[in-house]
Amino acid sequence: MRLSQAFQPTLKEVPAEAQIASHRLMLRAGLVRQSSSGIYTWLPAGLRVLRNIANIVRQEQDRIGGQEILMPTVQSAELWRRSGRYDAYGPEMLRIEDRQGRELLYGPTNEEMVTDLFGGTVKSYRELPKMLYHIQWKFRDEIRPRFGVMRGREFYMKDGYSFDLSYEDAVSSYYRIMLSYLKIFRRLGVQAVPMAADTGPIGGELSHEFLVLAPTGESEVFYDAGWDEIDWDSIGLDPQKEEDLQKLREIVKTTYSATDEKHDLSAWEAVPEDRRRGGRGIEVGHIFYFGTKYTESMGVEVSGADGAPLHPHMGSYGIGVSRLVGAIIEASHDEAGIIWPEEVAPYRAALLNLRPGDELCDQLCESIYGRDPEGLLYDDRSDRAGVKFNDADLMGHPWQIIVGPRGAKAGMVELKHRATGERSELALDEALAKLGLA
RNA sequence: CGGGCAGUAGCGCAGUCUGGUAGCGCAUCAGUCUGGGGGACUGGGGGUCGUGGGUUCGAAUCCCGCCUGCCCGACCA
Repeated sequence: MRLSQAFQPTLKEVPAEAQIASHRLMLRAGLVRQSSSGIYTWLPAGLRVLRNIANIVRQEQDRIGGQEILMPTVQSAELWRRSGRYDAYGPEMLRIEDRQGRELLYGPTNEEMVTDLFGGTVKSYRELPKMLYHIQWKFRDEIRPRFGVMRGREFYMKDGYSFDLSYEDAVSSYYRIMLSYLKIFRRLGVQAVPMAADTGPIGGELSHEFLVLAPTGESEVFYDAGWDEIDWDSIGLDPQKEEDLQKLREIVKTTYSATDEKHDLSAWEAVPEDRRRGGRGIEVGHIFYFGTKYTESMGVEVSGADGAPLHPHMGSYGIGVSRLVGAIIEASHDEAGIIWPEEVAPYRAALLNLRPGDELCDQLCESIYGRDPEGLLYDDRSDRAGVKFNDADLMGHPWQIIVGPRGAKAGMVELKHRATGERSELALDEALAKLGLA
């Protein structure tokens, strides 16, 4: 994309309403604009990040047998009355009436809908297990929206639902998802620690939330240093292998972690003092096993092997996709701006033409840009160099390819790594090779 | 929902106390120079002062209602 044509309005000054780093940076870098309290419009670069995150989630969910569907945002009150949650959910649920006077709601979550879908379709134990997920906008009428997209009222979320025949199978599904989540967060470039959690209005008995460690997090967290030290890639746990899921269960059981809500002082004191870690965390995911709660309340059964009907065991698994955009920035930024992890960056590199109009610079830039117009953000604006440097740092692409008249004469470009600040003068071919553009 | 604060140009703000018909910086447009970390100069455009009512010869300014946004707290992906 040519920056001269892009709809990416960067701001030199910070809008007064933004209090925390991620919110300020998202506004300044031109990722989002607020529409009303807790409701945002995503601009092109922000949308790219949102999609990158969603795609990583998708790939990893598919890898463990998830199947993507897309359920509607608007649901009928009738559905929620069947589970008994219509009244239980409270004012956080946005209720709507259509022109016929029918009661509708903007979905805050989809257990009822997916259970109904499943029940109407699956009739035999032979069709289990099933893992369905979708990535869809949700609405929860938060009492006090704040922190930009981190606590919006409208938010983009992946919610998955597992259906199993037995408690044992459901617990396997639960840990399979947990393993998948750990991988997802690693790919997103953040450290997220699973912590025992309350089940809230979703209900159930086995639940963990995933907290990204960041100083602005809303919860206080306590965990064993083991969570910092485990090298998941080299352990290589396979989500399809039952014994590996058992190993994960063992790690979870023996490596302490909890938010302040579930903090257990006696267990904490059993952790050696030099291994206790604390801090603040942002909740970016939450998984629940809730058994037959919905299949029973909504009357969903399948025939078992012996012909007798049984209620499938369910779990639900959420990842806050839009919140993650903010959370990643909270965990990865500096004074100058955002530092995007490789896989989520809106563009892999910014190409800075320090002297547009200079024949050599233009030529060199065009030849580089032509190699990947989709993946490069070409700053071809007629602004001065300082503006471009500052905007590139603000927008936070992993790499900057800097082309100026000095180097251009010699066929050299400069490569800057945003995260480390490291710069190197390279011959064009070398630079292209390093970025995989050769 | 309880407590606090704020709405004046795209953004950041002054002007409100003490009423006299709106201003600064940045951004933007035109031009000249400049050219490796938000450059300089010249000239221009842009505002029903959140909104409705009231007081007054006259309201951004005083009074009342409403709307919107933000911060602290109890709740959540």
